[in-house]
Amino acid sequence: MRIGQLARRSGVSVRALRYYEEQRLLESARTPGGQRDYPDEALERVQLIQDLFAAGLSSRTVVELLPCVSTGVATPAMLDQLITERDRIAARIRDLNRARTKLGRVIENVTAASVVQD
Amino acid sequence: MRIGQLARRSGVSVRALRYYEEQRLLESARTPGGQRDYPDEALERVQLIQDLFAAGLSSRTVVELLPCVSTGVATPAMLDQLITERDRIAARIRDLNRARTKLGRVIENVTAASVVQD
DNA sequence: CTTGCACCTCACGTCAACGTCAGGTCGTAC
DNA sequence: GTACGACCTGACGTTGACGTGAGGTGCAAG
Repeated sequence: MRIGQLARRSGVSVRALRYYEEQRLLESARTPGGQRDYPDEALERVQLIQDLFAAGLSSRTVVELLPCVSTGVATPAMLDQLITERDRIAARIRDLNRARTKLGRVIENVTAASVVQD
Repeated sequence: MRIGQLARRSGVSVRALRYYEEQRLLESARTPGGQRDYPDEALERVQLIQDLFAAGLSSRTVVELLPCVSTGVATPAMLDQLITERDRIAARIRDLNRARTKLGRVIENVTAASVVQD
């Protein structure tokens, strides 16, 4: 599978895929002509990377954690980092819930005011 | 209240406070000598700004929404934007929950594997 | 009056995850 | 053999929320 097709299937840009390779997040075989050739599993890999990015992990963190995420084997240090990241995400979720609640109240306020105006 | 004290009380940097002013998120009176002088309400304001930033809103969005957040009065367009942002936050929370669950499973996996090794 | 910390205004630097452009190559269909 | 889209490698540009000096001023204390 070539890079354009992987890009379309995964929904990320060609540039992003090359960036992932540069960051050692994703490998590729090469055709004799030098073009990237991905196996089918690359699709899952890319989706996993996207999930971790979406969770706010940096590429440095992802490259450190990807091995144990895909193999299930981790050193104590990696386990620590996994837990740290999970807790960071949980904290972020709490922040977002606070903000959402706050915005929700503002919306109620505003809506109520406009109802009064009707 | 001067900028250093506001910074310490709110937990944001002096630079950030000046940046907020530059972005029209925060006003300040000036002493005859040209130094910023904040009223006590500035503290809540800064915390509100931080909450909205933490929720992933840009300073442009915040500057558009701050008036109705503090006054409770909004145009229909502002209400739309409020709802859009709230929904965006909700979607982000769903993403984060997915990622957290995923990491949680990885942690379980890894932990189980090490238990087996014991 | 001078020490010295807090404050001021530019204005360039940073960092991550790509976007974008230049200039050249691959591969396959005609 | 040529047309042409997909691909290649640099390498510079972008964006947001500040960080970080440089060089100068405000102000309360001794």
